[in-house]
Amino acid sequence: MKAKDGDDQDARTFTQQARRAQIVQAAIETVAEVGYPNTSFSKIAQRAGLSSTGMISYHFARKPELFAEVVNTILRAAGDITATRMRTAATYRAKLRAYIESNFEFIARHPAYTQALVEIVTGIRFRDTTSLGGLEKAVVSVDGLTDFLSEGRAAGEFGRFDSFTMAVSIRGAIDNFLRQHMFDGDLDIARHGREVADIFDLCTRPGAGASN
Amino acid sequence: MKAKDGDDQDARTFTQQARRAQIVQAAIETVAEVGYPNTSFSKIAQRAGLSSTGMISYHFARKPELFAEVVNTILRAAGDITATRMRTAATYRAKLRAYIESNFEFIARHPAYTQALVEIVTGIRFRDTTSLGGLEKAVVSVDGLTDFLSEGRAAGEFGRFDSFTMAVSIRGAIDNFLRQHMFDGDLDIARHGREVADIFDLCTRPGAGASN
Amino acid sequence: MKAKDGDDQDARTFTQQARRAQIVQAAIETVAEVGYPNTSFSKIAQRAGLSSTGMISYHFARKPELFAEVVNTILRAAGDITATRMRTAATYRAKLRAYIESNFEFIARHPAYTQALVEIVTGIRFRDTTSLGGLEKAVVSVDGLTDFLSEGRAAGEFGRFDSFTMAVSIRGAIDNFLRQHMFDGDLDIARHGREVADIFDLCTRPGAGASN
Amino acid sequence: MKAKDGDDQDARTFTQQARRAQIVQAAIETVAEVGYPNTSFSKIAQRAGLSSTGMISYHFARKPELFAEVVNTILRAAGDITATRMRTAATYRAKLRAYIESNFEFIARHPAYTQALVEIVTGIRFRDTTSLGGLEKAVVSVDGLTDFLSEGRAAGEFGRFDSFTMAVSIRGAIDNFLRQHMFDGDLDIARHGREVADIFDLCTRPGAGASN
DNA sequence: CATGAATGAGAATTCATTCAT
DNA sequence: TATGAATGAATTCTCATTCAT
Repeated sequence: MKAKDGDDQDARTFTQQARRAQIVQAAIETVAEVGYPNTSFSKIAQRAGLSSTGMISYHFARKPELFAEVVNTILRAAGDITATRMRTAATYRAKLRAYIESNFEFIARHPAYTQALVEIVTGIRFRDTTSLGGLEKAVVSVDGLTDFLSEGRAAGEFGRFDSFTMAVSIRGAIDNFLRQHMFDGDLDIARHGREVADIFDLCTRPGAGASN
Repeated sequence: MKAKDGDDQDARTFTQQARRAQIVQAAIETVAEVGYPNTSFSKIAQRAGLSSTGMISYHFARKPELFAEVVNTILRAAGDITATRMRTAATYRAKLRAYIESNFEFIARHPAYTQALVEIVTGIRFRDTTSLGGLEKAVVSVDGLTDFLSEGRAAGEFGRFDSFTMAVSIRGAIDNFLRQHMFDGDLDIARHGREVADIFDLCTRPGAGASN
Repeated sequence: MKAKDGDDQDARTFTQQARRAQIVQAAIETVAEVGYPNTSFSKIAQRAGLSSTGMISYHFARKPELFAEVVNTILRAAGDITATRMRTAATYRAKLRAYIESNFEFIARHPAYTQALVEIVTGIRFRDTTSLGGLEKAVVSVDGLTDFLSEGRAAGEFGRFDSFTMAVSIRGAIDNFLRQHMFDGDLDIARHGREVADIFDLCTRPGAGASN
Repeated sequence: MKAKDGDDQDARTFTQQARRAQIVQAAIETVAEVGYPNTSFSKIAQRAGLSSTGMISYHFARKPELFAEVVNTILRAAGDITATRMRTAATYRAKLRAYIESNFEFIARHPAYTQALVEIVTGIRFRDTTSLGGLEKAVVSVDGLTDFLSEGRAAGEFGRFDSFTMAVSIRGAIDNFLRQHMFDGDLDIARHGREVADIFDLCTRPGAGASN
């Protein structure tokens, strides 16, 4: 939610944004299908029905710019679902459950997005200079979740634990389900979402503390 | 043109394995340094001190075969540490803690292996026909951990939870620390290992139910 | 689709010529800055403040047509200075000095034109079918200078020499100073102009002849 | 078949250099035919009978490296002729004549080299960072000629003139004949060589001053 | 076994030009 | 006229793989 978005929107025409969206969509699907390392402009162009890769270069100055938008698009979609569900929850404990379960909901509703994200997040070299320009940091970041847990602990709703460690664990548990889901599409995602929420509900209970 | 079968066979096998190990080692380091998508045969050959990429093709029929061995090597190294530490633990609860902490120990001791694994695991397309041939399944698999948790529950040491869900969560928490570590090398790995062990020690306690 | 021929013709011609001049000017500056091989329509359009390269294609049927006008423009500018200076000189000898020195004056006053010309003259393939259509001949031509020298010799002001050879030498000396100037901008152009004029004043003296 | 390291080194170098020479030769011919800006790897490869441009990249790390060798090759060939002819001349005046005439001899004997050099010299952007790496300086340089003229003047064989200015003029006269020759192949090169030598023999005479 | 030359496909990107609006 | 989207060929360069020696 950057103010810079507004400028971007002004600068680009409607047609341009439509094309960009189309390309981004094709890129997501391609990554989801063949994997990030195997995703080339020509495959994306083919899927998008473009006549040449030049069309992609026309709309995106460079490869990282395209994938930055891809990641942005995915994160925005995921963030929308999560934020909405969390807002309607009253307590921190309920919000945590909403966070976890809505992430699983996103997996179920946007499998291609999910797959693409997993591919890109770790497929892109983290310290790569030609990379997403800080965006990969946003992807891996658990800052928001960490802060949320800290707030909840300050409010007395959670037990004793290190917020960062817990945040990494929660996020990792969710992401690992993405991967499992990529293998075994038969997983009951909603059920597993509830179970994971149960697990972390359990170990964040007030009174329960890291006893060592 | 083989001259003598007996001796030659052994000698060749030995030499071959030495070369293969050398190449695999160079591949791991290369992947850890420049990332999987940027890893090429020529970079590996260069690091291995080979004069030609043909040498790699000679020892590994195809690119996936090399990376299969790479992943195998890493998993074996990780498994060695984990298995040893678990064996010395008496109870299931202690074994679980040993499993988690020894995984963090592996991260600390073999950072290159760790990075390479993370890169490859998701960098390689899972359903790719030209892929690792089932090996990627081994990488993502939590079967062993799931079985272990089920046994522990049967033995009455753990509480009520779905073994698979818990296994995925544990494994995911660990793996996410790998990723975080790739960003922020200053993490106190041993401490976080203990904390993660604390977290899952807490929510696997007997008496604690997932039914909240 | 022309509506009214008379007025429209004039109006269009004027506007067109203004645009063409603008584009030509931008092309000259671009060539001078980045070199002929690196000069693209988009760079020219950008410098000219045009929103699209289509604008260039609209005004110039093909790339060579644009560069033909570029060269024409430069030669005209150079010719203006040279012709004016020569006209005010009384004798052939003075005119020759005026020719040489005014060429250096042009270098000093229009460095971009100078650079662009050097770039284009030899950058463009002479026998190229997609080329300037005879214009490159004009650039390299020393016909005018040759004729001038012949006239001067007929008038008895010059010594014995082959007019064409001398013309090529004089022109070459001047052009080579352009190149040197592109490397070393610190050259005292006016001084070198005088010195070159001295040199050729010396060897065109009447009485002095090729004695071998 | 390794005999001694030295031999191997030489053998390998020899093979490589043979290919490199072949590619350089094809590059020279291509530049001479279609011009520097129109010279692409694929055209060179085609002329050299290579199956792909990859072969060129295999032998030359980058495009500028190839053209550096091209220029080097040409300059070496020209330098060989010139140096030999100058050595056999006794006086500075005779050496100057030898220099000029041998340059024309080179034009006659290696027309493709000549054309290619003219193309590259000015076709390449002088201040281009991706350029020949200082080699273009060598091409344009008149340092050697300047020094030679200074020595000759110190020895009392030449008259009063600025050595640098004279060097630039001589070199420019020669180079301009290259260009003229590219247009009109019917020029009598040897004759023009003698005439140019006459011209500069005249204006470098001792006693003759630049002070007109 | 090892080398390194060779191959051809494929990568991203830029280009001049066309065309509908 | 002017715009900007679209096209498709061309660019340099990298890649995994093959093969003769």
